[in-house]
Amino acid sequence: MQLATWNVNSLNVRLPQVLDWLTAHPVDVLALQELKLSDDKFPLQAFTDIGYQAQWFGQKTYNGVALLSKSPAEDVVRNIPGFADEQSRVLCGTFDGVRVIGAYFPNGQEPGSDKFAYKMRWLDALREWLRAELVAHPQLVLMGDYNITFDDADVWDPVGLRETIHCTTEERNHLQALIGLGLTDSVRLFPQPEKNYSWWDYRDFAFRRNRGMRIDHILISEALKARATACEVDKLPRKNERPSDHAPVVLTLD
DNA sequence: ATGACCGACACAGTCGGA
Repeated sequence: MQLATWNVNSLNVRLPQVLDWLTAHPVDVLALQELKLSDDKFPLQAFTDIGYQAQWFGQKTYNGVALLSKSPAEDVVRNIPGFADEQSRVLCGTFDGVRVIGAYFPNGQEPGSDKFAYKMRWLDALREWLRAELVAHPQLVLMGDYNITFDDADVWDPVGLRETIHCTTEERNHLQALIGLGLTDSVRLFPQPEKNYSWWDYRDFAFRRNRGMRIDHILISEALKARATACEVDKLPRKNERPSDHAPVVLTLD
């Protein structure tokens, strides 16, 4: 079984690339973030044409998430139960017995801002929901654009970006609290290239210079950790014309 | 230091992204 996550930065623009990628990498579940389209604009037919089913939770202009899958989704949940949210950020379903949560974590913009405070509240709510979800579903994966780096190894310029957004101690403590629930960063289970990032700024030739951050993650429960055989970032789509600024991350399970 | 680049919305310039 293979699972993947990809922030596509507009599904309108990136649909051909998503279709190409899925054809070349027929994963069982692909979580998408930043659809930037309303539900009535979701291109369902394009995915059914290549053998995929879909769940989607869109929003005009901003946010929006989807789960594309070979098998049908069961027990679908939209956003974090009990956390009132105008923004479409979380989509959850069970696929072949695996509880899959696709999430687009808030950006936070700048420490001290209202958006940062929302990010912290959102992270609190996510953690408390996950705590219960893990009891009900031992085989669980949380994947998406976390907008948080684990540590300086995830940052191209840790000195220059010290305590800036995605790199603050407060955000990293929240990420460690998810680890504290019994989740594991699947990328770091396996040997990786040096400076292994998942996002690069569009500006200043950042991809060519590998000036990036690893902010897209796949966290897995103990039961899934026992099944994990590989996890890697696929940088190839970032080399396309009109690429997303994020690259897909792919997890392989036995 | 600032802006760079991109997408949406709208059709200019602003906002949000990260």
